[in-house]
Amino acid sequence: MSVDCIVFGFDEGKLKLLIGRRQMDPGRGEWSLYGGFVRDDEGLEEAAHRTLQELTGLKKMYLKQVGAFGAIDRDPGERVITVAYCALINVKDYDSRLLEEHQVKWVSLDEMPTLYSDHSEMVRKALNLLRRRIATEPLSFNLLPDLFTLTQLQKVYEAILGSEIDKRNFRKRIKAFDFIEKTELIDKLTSKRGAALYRFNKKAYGADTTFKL
Amino acid sequence: MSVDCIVFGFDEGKLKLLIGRRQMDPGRGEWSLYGGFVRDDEGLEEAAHRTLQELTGLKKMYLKQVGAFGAIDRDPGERVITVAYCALINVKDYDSRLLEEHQVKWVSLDEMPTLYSDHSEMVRKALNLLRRRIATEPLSFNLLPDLFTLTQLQKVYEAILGSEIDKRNFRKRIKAFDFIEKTELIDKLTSKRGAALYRFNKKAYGADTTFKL
DNA sequence: CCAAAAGTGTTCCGTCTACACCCATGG
DNA sequence: CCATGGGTGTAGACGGAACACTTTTGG
Repeated sequence: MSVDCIVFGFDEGKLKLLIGRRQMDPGRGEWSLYGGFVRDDEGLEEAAHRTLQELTGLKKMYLKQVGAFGAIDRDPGERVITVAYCALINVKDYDSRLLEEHQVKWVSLDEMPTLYSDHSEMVRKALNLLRRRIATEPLSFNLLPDLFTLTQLQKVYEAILGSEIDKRNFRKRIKAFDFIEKTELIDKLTSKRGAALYRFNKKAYGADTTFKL
Repeated sequence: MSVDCIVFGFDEGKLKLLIGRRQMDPGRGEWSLYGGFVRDDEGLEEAAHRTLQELTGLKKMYLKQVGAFGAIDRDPGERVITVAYCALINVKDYDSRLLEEHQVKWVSLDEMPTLYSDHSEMVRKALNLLRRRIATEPLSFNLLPDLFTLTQLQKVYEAILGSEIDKRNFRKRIKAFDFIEKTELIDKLTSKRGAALYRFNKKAYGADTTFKL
């Protein structure tokens, strides 16, 4: 019984996935998701959290179960049933030393190599789930820093949905949500003029229930 | 490792769930979902199909994974990780002798008793899944006979979504789908005037991809 | 001074919603 | 003949999509 983690990040305007070279037989050296076995004294989600902490150093992160995978021959060695979890993290929070230590790296989704066993299918499923949910749940903020510009936010949606969005329409919709708050801060890194930084207010969202892209 | 089945049916204008008295310890006698253990020589979905065939006698049915449940103490005895599957069946196909044999019965969702362990949560999750998907996938037909009236179809949507739908608007939308075909047959059981029977054309649907309520 | 990204409203069109009456028939 | 469920069209409201120019400033 194991867990496998589909870790999504967002960087350079693209959706990225964390994959590594498999460190054990069978399949040693193949590209694969990061995973681990479930201990007797922990639940499934707990195991996924522990595994992800091992990998990223982060304690809390957005995590969602993608599903269980249990084909008889999915692992050529012994029978392993695995539960896939999808995590969304902010790439900047990631300790880059850990990348080498764990032999993992970020790849763009459109450059993803074939993965070990059924891992590619897990990624497909996770991406489908993400695409479905992004329109009705405030997931995008997990992929961004606490403070972000509207352009960054829009790029996240575009990367996940795979289509371009009209800037004015997008901003109009965002302004309608009071839980996305404009701050006084200005980001001058990406543009000469400077862009207002926004923040997602979790508490304000809790009260409010409706959300639609 | 086990599978548990959330079996939905539709009868008397209501969404029904198949539950039974648990036949083994711990929890013997409590209301629970029907489940079974996963054998070494079968995949997860295969196990769910086998379990459901045992229960209903049906070989093929709509089946969808709801998720894995693996809290440490979810089973008071030994540790059991289970994968929940949601099945949609036509109540009329069900052999009612099997009801007694397996000690199961249909209950309306609004009269559902508290179920064993985390089974109530599984039902909640399955219902959520169903509500989300019913709008974009042609699931409702699995709950009806091959031939059905538009009123029946509408009742299925109303039962699942929990809200009333305007008859004229509903029928307008249905007519826009060419994979829902009107037949020459008339159902005279439920009304004096008689209602046209319709059929879901799976092949016509395959070609067509879009579906929106 | 110019390149590069930020910011801002209006119009149009299609879609969803609300709504009420006649039809056919079995009992 | 009447009670019961089947079947039909339109108008008005609303929301989503298309669309272009001005602003700021670093280099």
